[in-house]
Amino acid sequence: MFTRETLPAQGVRGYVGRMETSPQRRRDPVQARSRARVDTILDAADAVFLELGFAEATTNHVAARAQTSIGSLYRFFPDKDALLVALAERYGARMQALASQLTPMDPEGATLRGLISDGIDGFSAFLLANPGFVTLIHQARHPALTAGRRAQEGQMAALIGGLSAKLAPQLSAEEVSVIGEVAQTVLSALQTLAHIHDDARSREATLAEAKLMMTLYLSRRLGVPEDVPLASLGGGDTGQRGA
Amino acid sequence: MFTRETLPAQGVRGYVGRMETSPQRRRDPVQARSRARVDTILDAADAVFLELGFAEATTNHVAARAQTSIGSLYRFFPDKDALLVALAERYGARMQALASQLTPMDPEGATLRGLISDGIDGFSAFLLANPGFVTLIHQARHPALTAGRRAQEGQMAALIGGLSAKLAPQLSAEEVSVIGEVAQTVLSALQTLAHIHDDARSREATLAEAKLMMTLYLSRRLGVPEDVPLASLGGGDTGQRGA
DNA sequence: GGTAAACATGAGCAAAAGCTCACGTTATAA
DNA sequence: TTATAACGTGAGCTTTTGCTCATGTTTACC
Repeated sequence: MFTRETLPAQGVRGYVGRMETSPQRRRDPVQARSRARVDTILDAADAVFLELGFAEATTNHVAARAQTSIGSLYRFFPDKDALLVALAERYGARMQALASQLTPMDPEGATLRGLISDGIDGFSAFLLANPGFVTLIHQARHPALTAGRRAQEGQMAALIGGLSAKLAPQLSAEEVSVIGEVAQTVLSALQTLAHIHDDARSREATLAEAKLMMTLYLSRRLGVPEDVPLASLGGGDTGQRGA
Repeated sequence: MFTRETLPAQGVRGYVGRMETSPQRRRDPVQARSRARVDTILDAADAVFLELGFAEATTNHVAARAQTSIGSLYRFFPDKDALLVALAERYGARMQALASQLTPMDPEGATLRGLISDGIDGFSAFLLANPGFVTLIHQARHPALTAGRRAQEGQMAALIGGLSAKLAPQLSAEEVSVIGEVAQTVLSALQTLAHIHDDARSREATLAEAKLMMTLYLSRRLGVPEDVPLASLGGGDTGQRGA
């Protein structure tokens, strides 16, 4: 006979109802085998949530799609919500990578319009490659996500807020915050709208409107002309030349 | 003994699984008593969906909140989705009333900025009085709603599209459609954002940004100045003077 | 007032979904 | 080689939830 595995300290008690506590992994994978399995499960969850929506999807669906047993799923994810949280974390990392990738080489040579256009195109390409992310955005209000959301979706707002603060130092912190929130909301909504359409033509048409709207708004709100290289403006420093 | 009620023609068969067909009322109420009950149930559904979200809410929750029996609920609503559909219809009617109320007395005397400001304020007041509507908007992608959605949420898009076509007759039908869709999406998203905040101050701050953004966008896109009375423009006819 | 419909009730059924656990397999380390 | 821990499995248990239906009450109409 073999020894029974000692359960992790964090109170996995008998079955007394839904677990309402920490939606974390029940047990972190340590071998390469299981690490790959966790990734496979997340991929499956992503696909299933996209197809059925989070509410309709079941853990058994996900396990089946991942070609693994339901027991393996529950070994690493305490409940269905944990799948959502883990997915959000994974997308958060990808978003971070996208953000740094979209930071232009020569920010001072770029115009406001150019920055916005590149940003929207970049995010659109990201959505095209990660269709499940739209589903995740749609679930942003899920209670399990409220904690991690700041680090994920608010990232875009922070990026825009940072840009705003640099280009328009006269704005108060509160104004900057509102502008970032508003811009992030509009971008998210219009990207979602754009990617509802399957054909590239109407998607591009919607994205063009998004670019126009954001350019007009930020130009006015930050007091920055649309088509003038940011370097030639007297305002603030737009690049991080130092450390 | 009393005669068993003859079941309505539309196939209410034995219990062979979930009903996947028409999410309509199983039986329309004919007496005042039951008509009031249907309203009470809808009010309860509205409140419960707002509190728990549609996915988490159960029909038993709704019945309990309405202080009625689960049987009565199912007498008038074939399934949970039907509650959502009925709610959407009820809000659709209210939205229609709002739309006609927001149609200004003197459209030609108004400026573009004024029209937008009044529209946003009016819709904001509507959301304040109907907090459940936000939840409904969030469920807009629910399969059961796709049919009725056009008549409900698209109403705003149609309104804006109509305005666009009048003020800028040079635009193609497709352009008008995109503009309406985009404007409606942005307005909906920003109103939702505004009403997440409980305090009136930050709500107003967000709405001010929404007004600015919409004014800039529509002004540029339609080629109409922001602060000039629409009557003084050479363009199209802005009022329906005739029948 | 009598009768037939409409209306109302709630215990409880059937299915679905979340999740467990006893058992079996693979990797690791001594 | 062998002991131990990590990993993997899936039948099936428990709970939830959508929904029914046998029974009882109110309203409408003659």
